Amino acid sequence: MAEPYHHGDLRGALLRGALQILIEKGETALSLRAVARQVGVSHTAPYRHFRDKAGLLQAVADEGFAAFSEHLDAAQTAAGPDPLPRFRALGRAYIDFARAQPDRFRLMFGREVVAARHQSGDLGPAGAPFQRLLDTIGAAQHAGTVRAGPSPTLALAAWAGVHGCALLCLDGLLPPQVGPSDALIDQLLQLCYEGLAP
Amino acid sequence: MAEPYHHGDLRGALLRGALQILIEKGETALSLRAVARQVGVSHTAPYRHFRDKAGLLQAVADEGFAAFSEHLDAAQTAAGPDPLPRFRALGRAYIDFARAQPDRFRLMFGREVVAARHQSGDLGPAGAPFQRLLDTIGAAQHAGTVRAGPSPTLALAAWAGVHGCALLCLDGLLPPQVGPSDALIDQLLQLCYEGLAP
DNA sequence: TGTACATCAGTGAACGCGCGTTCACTGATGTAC
DNA sequence: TGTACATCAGTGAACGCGCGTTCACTGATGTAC
Repeated sequence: MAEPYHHGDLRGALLRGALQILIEKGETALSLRAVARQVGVSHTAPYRHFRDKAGLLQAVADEGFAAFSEHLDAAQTAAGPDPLPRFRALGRAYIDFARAQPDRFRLMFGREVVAARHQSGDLGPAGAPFQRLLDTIGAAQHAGTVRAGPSPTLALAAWAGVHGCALLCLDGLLPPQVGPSDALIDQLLQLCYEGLAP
Repeated sequence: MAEPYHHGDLRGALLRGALQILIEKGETALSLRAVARQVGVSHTAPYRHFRDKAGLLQAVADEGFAAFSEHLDAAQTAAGPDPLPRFRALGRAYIDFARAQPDRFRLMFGREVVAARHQSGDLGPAGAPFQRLLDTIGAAQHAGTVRAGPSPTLALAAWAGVHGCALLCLDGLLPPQVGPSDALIDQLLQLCYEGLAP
């Protein structure tokens, strides 16, 4: 009944613990020691599974991107086959994810993690999510619901609008009386999209 | 010739020192002790001029916003009287500032500072800069170069696009082969603006 | 003009904190024979 | 089936660090008379 000496899945438990800290206490509270504490293990145990703190952070971010991809995927599936709804669902889901787990999102797109990803992986900016955006825009262009033009540029523009919208929400920069209301965000998305109309 | 015991303008010197650290070593290096060190003063001296660390940070941010306003102002003046060029100059200047002094920008629009500003000041989201955007959009609407509609919403949309673009640059999220090239950023701005066209 | 004194700016020692990382260790596991 | 041993996961003490903040202090300034 006491915890066995060997944990069985300490690596997984550490990742879950890190996520919980991220969600409950935020990015600043995410230290190696805090994660070990959260899991109930000595503060040196994580070194069996991660090279150092940056290694843990990167693994947390990797998991985050996997969850992010799934989230986007589900939203697009729910949106049906037409390119335009799929396109809009993508933006909507992006912002939803960021608002639901702000510190996780911030970690994923934060400087340190991004820099580490750049040198270690050969993935693009955000990897799979960006590829998904490219595909979605390509399909919408093909269907004539998004203007012609180099899709990477269009994709970056859309990304900037949606990413900016997410961060304005997270950082509390939207005017207080407005708040992060769903309707406002829909309007913002709408305007961003219209910039891409034919 | 030795430094006098009384500094004369320690408060100003601390603010300048803080800015220098921000520019040279980044946000993570900005501690009260580091600022005191930078200025060549004991590490408790800042307490004569700022309540605590948050007080210093807020003062640094205030100065940053003042510089930011001046920067935007100069860009708009240079853009001449027509609403549309003025509008575009604003976005361009916003991103220029962010790229020229990334950590200063990040501090200004960071969570802590924003939260502190929210409760202390009655200023809106970013205060003067946002007001400037509102005015600029209003004028462009009047001239018929930006679509009709509630200008706060349009302003937020434009802000989101530009802010997102700035942060994608700062966080290294633009694809490496592209980099923060001026031309790409102009294209992104262009697309954001077109979203607001009539 | 000169002196006493209040005021204020800056000092330096000290406290307590949490952090990342290392190291020699011990307890559990599983494999070879 | 049983025993020796290598391997591996987790421990706990320790190091050194920089931080924010407090406190009693000292040196300089300026004002009242």
